[in-house]
Amino acid sequence: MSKAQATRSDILTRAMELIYKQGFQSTSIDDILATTQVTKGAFYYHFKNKEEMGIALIEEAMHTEIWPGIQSSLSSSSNFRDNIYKMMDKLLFKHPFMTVEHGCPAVNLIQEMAPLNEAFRLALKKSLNKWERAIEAEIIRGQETGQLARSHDAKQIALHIITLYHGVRNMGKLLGKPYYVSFLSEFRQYLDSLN
Amino acid sequence: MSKAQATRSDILTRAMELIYKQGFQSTSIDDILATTQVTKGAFYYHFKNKEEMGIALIEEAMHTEIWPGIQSSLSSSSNFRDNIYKMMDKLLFKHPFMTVEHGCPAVNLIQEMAPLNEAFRLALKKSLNKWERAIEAEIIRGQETGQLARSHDAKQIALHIITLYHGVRNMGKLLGKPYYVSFLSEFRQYLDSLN
DNA sequence: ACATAAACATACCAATTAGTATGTCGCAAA
DNA sequence: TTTGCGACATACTAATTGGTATGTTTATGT
Repeated sequence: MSKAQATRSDILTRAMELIYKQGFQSTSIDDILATTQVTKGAFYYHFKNKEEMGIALIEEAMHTEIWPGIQSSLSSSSNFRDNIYKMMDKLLFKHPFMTVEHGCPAVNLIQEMAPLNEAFRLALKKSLNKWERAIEAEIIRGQETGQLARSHDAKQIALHIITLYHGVRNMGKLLGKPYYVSFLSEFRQYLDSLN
Repeated sequence: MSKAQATRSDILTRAMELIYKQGFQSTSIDDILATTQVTKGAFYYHFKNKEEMGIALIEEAMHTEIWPGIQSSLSSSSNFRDNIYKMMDKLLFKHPFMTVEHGCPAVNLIQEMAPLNEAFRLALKKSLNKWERAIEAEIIRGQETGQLARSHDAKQIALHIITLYHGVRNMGKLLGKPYYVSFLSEFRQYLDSLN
């Protein structure tokens, strides 16, 4: 990685941390610069403006931070229920920087920015779509291997699972980690109820 | 209502509209004043600072805006499933100022402010708790009238329903109104699956 | 070694922010 | 009628904001 690429990466990494905790609008560029070796000149060399940096954050940081954990869970065993459960468990409990109090950066950004900025909305939707199709594929795999009746709508279930994830990430901010635990057991029941 | 009370109410009403659409942190006091007849002196006469106004917003506006619709749905018929379904339908489709793109003000505030401000978190938790107990009571009513097995944990179901609401409000920002429709039909299925 | 552009660094700016200081005006009680 | 306070109104400030203008350094191909 060249020095310039490292600088760009530093900006995105630090921006991710701050935006995750404070939100996009409330994270100032000076905030990001203050805790990096990066100067304002460097920032505006790499990004046209704050918005473009936010889009880059979604497209790059999001895909490299969150996506790998999802992919490593899905298709890891032959039992599709176990895989989806493991994906949820990993997302909620095993992720290196996500905490219960601050939730999930993607969920937070959707909440904050989707109504305000169409470019954000589209980038976030694209990201969500990728996840949705991965879950959908896992469900279809379950149907093809006889674990789940073909009468189920795979896409609808996938969206339902993502909806649950969004919900629990938000509720966790009020109820704390214990709610994650009881949610997970209910989630297991939900998966088993699909027959 | 006295003139002073009307002024205070004007502030909270306009603040609610703006915070709902832009978030708490990104709504400035000048924003609120600009579209009201209220001046800065009046604002700071009624509220110590911006934070205290936010807390008042949660405790008052929230309870008077959202709560009535919930209460009128619950206990309206003898079928607890119909009542809970109606509550969800009313919240998603019938509310005077909530839109799909901006979601629900309570959900938004939890997302944004719960991790940043303990006073907000507690006020929001209290508000959520009220809702949770109302749903729980409806479920218990269902159990006592033989519509639902007593083996179910009413509180867990109530929290699950609220989690779903949070999730769908967030997902709606990406997927639009059609998702509300398909969610509602899935929600009906969920309620019927409780036996 | 040298030209040239990429990759920064510094200083600045106008607008916006939450909050304050200090005044004014009307009305109720004495 | 006067006094006093509730309910504002106006003008201001220091800090912060996103963004720009204009430099300087550093790498890189020739």
